[in-house]
This record gives sequence, C-alpha cells and structure tokens, in this order.
Amino acid sequence: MMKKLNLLELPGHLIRRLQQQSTSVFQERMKAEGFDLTSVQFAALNTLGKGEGLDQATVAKRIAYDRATIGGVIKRLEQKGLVTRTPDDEDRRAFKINLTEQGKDQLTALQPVVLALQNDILSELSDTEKAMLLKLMVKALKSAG
Amino acid sequence: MMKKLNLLELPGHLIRRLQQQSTSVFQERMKAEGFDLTSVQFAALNTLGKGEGLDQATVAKRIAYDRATIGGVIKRLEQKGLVTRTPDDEDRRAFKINLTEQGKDQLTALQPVVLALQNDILSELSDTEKAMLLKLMVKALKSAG
DNA sequence: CACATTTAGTATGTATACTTATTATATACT
DNA sequence: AGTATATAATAAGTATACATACTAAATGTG
Repeated sequence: MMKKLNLLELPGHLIRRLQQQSTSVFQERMKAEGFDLTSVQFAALNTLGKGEGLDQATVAKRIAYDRATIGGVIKRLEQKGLVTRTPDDEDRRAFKINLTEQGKDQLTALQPVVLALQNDILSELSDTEKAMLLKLMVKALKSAG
Repeated sequence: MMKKLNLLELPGHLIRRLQQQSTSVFQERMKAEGFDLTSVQFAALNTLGKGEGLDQATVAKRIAYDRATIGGVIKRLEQKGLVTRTPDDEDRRAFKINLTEQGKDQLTALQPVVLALQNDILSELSDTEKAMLLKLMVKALKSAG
C-alpha cells in the first residue's frame, strides 16, 4: 500500500501551522485593541519608524519582503494616512517614505501591543522554551539579518 | 526618540522568515526534480493518498486549510490530472476526491523527494537541534492535531 | 412533519508572496 | 562620451489565506 507521509511531523507543515497561528493571534489582538493593521503592515511601519526617509527597496530588504509586494503594502499604509511618499531628489527612480504624525502616533501606540502579543503567539511554551525556540529559529535562517 | 522594536528578535517575524525559507526550499527542490507542485498542493495530494474518497472539507480539516482556499487547490490538482471529483451519493452537497493513476504515481515519486527536502529547510541546524525545534513547534501549536 | 441550525461548496473581496517583464534612471566601464 | 549592466518601482499573472455571504442540502428538535 501507499505509505503516506505524516505531514504533522514535517518541518514544512509545522512551520506553516505556526505562521497561521502567528498571524491569527496578531489579527485578533490588533482588532481587540482597535487597530486596523496587518503584521506585514506593522513591520513596514516599524522599519520606517526612524524617520530616515527610506525608499521601498531598503524597507523590503530590511524585513525580507519581496520588492513587488512592498509596493502594495506601502500603498495601503499611505491610504491609511500613516506614511507619505516623496520623490527622491538624488535618485529619480525612487521615493522616500516617511511617517506622518498620525503614523508616528500609531506606531508609538502599537509597539507595546505588538510586543505583548508576541508572547501570546507562543503561549503554550514556557519562557525557557520560548527562548530556545527563538534561538533555534534564528540559527535556522540561512540569511539571518 | 522613537524606540523601534527589533523585529528580528520577535517570534512573529522569525516564523514568517522561516515560512519563506521553507516554501522557497520546497519550490527549488521540486523544480530541480522536475515536478510542478506547490507545498500546499502536495499536502493535499498526500492527504488524499489513502484513496478513501475524502471530501474537500475533510481534507481541509486534516491539514488546517481554510475551507475557501481548498477549493482552488483541489481545482488545480484536478487540472493537472492528479485527482478527480465525484458527486457524493450520500451527501449531495459534497464531492469525493480521489487520486487518478497519474496522481498515485506522482505521489509515490514525490514522497521521498519531499521527505529529503525537509532536511534542507533546516540545514543550518544539527540533528539534535532539528529534533528540538520540531518538538517545540508541535508544543507551540495550540491545536496540534 | 415543520422549522431552526449546521454543514459543503462556491463566490467575492482584500492582502500577502513571488515570478517575469517593462520603464526609467544610475552606475560602471571602455 | 557611449555602452553594458544594475537598480527602483510598477505591471501582470498565479497561488495561497482568510473573512463574509450565499445556495443547497443535511441534521436536530419540538
């Protein structure tokens, strides 16, 4: 007979499930706190938080997003009034993305919420186990940066 | 000044990165071996591998897919000639999904490849570390099933 | 049996994620 | 300078992922 792989024991499947759980917890908590941002949007906003006027490509690089994906993410942040896009004088192909005042306020308000929610993602684990998992995940990333 | 969270230390971000790495390795290996299936499609195919004539809802439940998503996945498997959809006599809302001969052959050929590739996803880790990571991921899943 | 509630599957809409191609602009090199 | 190459952003196409709503059919209950 066909010997079926037990997906539930394979890294690929477990990682996918964990990612599901992670985004699910993120969405629930955000909604509960009255915010309307995805984890992806938050990551971009947070990266832009220094006010350096990064361009899209740099943001994408820092958080390992696809160049083609980041455009839509920034667009949605712009529509929500959280960032502005200004043509870059030094490179006319690029735009400098900056937080609006509202964006800065949102980010400040969001940070403690996001920090707290990270714990909920791994609420089944003890602190020791969480630390161990984080360490292993960092090591497992081929291009951890 | 604004104290930016270091995303790189947060579970949510690390899990996302790991998921990226996982699907990337999967795609590369599949392509290298001459197959044209996503990890999601493989998971569905593998679940159907027993030939029990499962319906979509059951497949979705077993691998934790969204009910709305599984439809498209099965459709693509059908288009590739790997599965068939037969109306269920006992429940006229449902369809029984079965592997075609080609589907069975593909699955048999795929299983060792997928098994081998799982190791590459975590190639940065030692065997001990891999085992530890798997154990922690299973435990971290709130509804591990 | 009649009615309320579930459930299977589909449809619609939004948001990633990534591939390939295209345009405009920079940069490197001869 | 002139050309080849690389890069920023967008566009188009495919594939998840999930929320919500809808249809048809099944099931539970009075």
